[in-house]
Amino acid sequence: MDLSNCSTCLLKSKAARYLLDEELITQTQNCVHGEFKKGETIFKQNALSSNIIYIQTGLVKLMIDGPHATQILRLKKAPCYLGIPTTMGDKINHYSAIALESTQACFIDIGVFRGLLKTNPEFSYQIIVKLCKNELDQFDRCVNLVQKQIFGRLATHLLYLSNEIFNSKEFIMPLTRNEIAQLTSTSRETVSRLLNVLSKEKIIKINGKKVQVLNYQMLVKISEKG
DNA sequence: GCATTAACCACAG
DNA sequence: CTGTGGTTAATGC
Repeated sequence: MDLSNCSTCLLKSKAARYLLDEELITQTQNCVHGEFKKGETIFKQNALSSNIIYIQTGLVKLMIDGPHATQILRLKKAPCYLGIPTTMGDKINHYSAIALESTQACFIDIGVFRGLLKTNPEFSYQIIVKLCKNELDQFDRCVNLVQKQIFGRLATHLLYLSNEIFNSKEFIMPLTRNEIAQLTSTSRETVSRLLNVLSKEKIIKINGKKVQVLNYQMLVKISEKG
């Protein structure tokens, strides 16, 4: 499959399915396809950005270097757009994007993307809906981080990985302990300890990178009670 | 006071 | 990169 031709790409975004043939051709002509290995940076905080990035396959972390520590803002799973807020909202990126696994991405020229938003209402509408959903997610994440204690925060994120990212009670943890800490806003040591506690309580099972949710109800309870 | 929570440090696999 | 133990500070009965 040719991933650099928008017209024939089978991994088109929901929004892009509303694009007309000639619009897809224009997009293809102003789009660069690239592949990123685990750990490679897709775009960087504080750098000038002139592209919207569409992720076809893979998993990405968005992170921001804060005044006190590095925060993982959220994970993003393909298919999705990256960098619409940071490219449209400012000249300079407010956060970085780094691949957590092998990732295929398309860099769409911002001028072309703007043009599509203006000429194709259905495309724009789909993009807005997506942006709104993202904002709601971020609000939820914000409250989760600010108001819950660490067990609650950790449980919520384990459920997020299980439900939203992998759709399975069993998955390979794509993050290091330190990255889990950056995601849940705590220390690496605390993550280690808490995962051990959850494991001893038979709520989850950990085998190296493999995580298995054993007592889903309990995990939900912990996540809710905080 | 005393208990709990969680960060920080150091050190060892 | 991880796990553990000791220490310490903040907060809440």
